[in-house]
Amino acid sequence: MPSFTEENYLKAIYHLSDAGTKPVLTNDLAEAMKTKAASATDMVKKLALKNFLAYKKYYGVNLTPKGNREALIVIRKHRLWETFLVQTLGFAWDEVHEVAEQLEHIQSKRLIEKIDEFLGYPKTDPHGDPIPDRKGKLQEQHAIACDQLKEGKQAVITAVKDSDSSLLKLLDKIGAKPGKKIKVLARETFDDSMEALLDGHKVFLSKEVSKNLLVKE
Amino acid sequence: MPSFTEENYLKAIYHLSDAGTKPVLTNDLAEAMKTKAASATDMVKKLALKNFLAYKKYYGVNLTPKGNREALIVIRKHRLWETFLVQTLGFAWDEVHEVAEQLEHIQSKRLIEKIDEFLGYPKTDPHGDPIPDRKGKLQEQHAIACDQLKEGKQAVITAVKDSDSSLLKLLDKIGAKPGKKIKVLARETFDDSMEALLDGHKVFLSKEVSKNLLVKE
DNA sequence: ACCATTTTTTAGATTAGTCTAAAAATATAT
DNA sequence: ATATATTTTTAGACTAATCTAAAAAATGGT
Repeated sequence: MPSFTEENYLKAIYHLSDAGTKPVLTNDLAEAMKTKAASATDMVKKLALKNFLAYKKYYGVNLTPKGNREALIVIRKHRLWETFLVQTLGFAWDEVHEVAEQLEHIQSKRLIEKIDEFLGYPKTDPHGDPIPDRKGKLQEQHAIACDQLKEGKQAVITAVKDSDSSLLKLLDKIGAKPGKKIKVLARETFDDSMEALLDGHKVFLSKEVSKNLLVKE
Repeated sequence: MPSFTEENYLKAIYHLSDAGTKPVLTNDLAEAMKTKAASATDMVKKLALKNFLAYKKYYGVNLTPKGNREALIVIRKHRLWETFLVQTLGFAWDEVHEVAEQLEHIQSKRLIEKIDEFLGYPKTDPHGDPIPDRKGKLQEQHAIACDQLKEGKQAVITAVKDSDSSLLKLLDKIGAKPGKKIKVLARETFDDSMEALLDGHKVFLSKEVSKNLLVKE
């Protein structure tokens, strides 16, 4: 069993590698973990020794199948707990991340299966992110970031990339959440912002916001 | 905020001191924490420095009001999570202790208040132990161990002292749980066992079992 | 191709919690 | 009351995860 800290590193590597598609650099990993490059190197060496990572000095790391599975199990727990907090306990979607960061490390297969069952086997969490199954298999998303959407195109919001609370509060304000329809009306080349139609209302989306909004045409 | 380990020490000291009524000896604490006396001494010194404990060398420790409050808050979380696991997720009462040992350390006031609300503000956990309120105040129990009960006396089971899974399974088998009526029929002086009437059935209780069964006349 | 910059790794130290072995204090037994 | 046994504390060492500072490797510009 990986330690609390090891689990957090594996999860960060999974996210930084875009679901395992590219190697993760030491500095990026250190930044994501809010630590120093030297510490990241140490941990990477340890995780490589335990066969969670393929590590080549100076060239970054990749998750092994074992590491990938482990990361996805932690992500499954995180997303199930977030769903529980919002659906069952009535938390707002911008309040759940920190608590789920703790709950995801509870070691009990039985507990997470019971929570899954209690929630009725949800497919996505409150942010629209897919929940891996108990084997660590992930449903493909086929979504694109909203800033890639062509003008005049209609699409459905499927997920929000970042779990930052200030972003989620902003999205709440304009009524953007998974399931809502969105249509790009106009774009500004100056700052890459856009005007869009969301639920019949005109809204302005900055580049930062539209990049974090995943949609499906 | 005390660390994970510090919280476990405080909880152990609370239980070993019989709710703060007597000092706790280093060896007993070490045994309860499954560690060595030297480690217990180190931790006790640290907790005393942080004003959770009153410590006099070679004479054991007592919880300060601050330490008592902290211990009761951990115990509150433990018992609320146990109640949640049994009532909401359908765990058996002998399965919840280990998981609750982990969940009790989640740091989120909001979360535990929401769980409390969701459960309808229960007064006791599945083992009959009282749940401290959010200030760390505990309802008095006024219960005696079943082995103190006089022959012929009728009483109601209020709680089970130990959370050991094999004890709880045994109690399940004979149908002993909080709320059930019990009457002492006869005692054996040889082994301090007893025969009792439980829900219309005759049952035999060893000294070990009857000591762990709390009743109210 | 070489020098400067950036990134990564190594070396050595630090903290929390633990350990073993030895010393010190307390308790017990005659 | 004094020796013996028990309990507790101290001293010094270990592991996991971190840090700073310095060394080593890779990258980029001309």
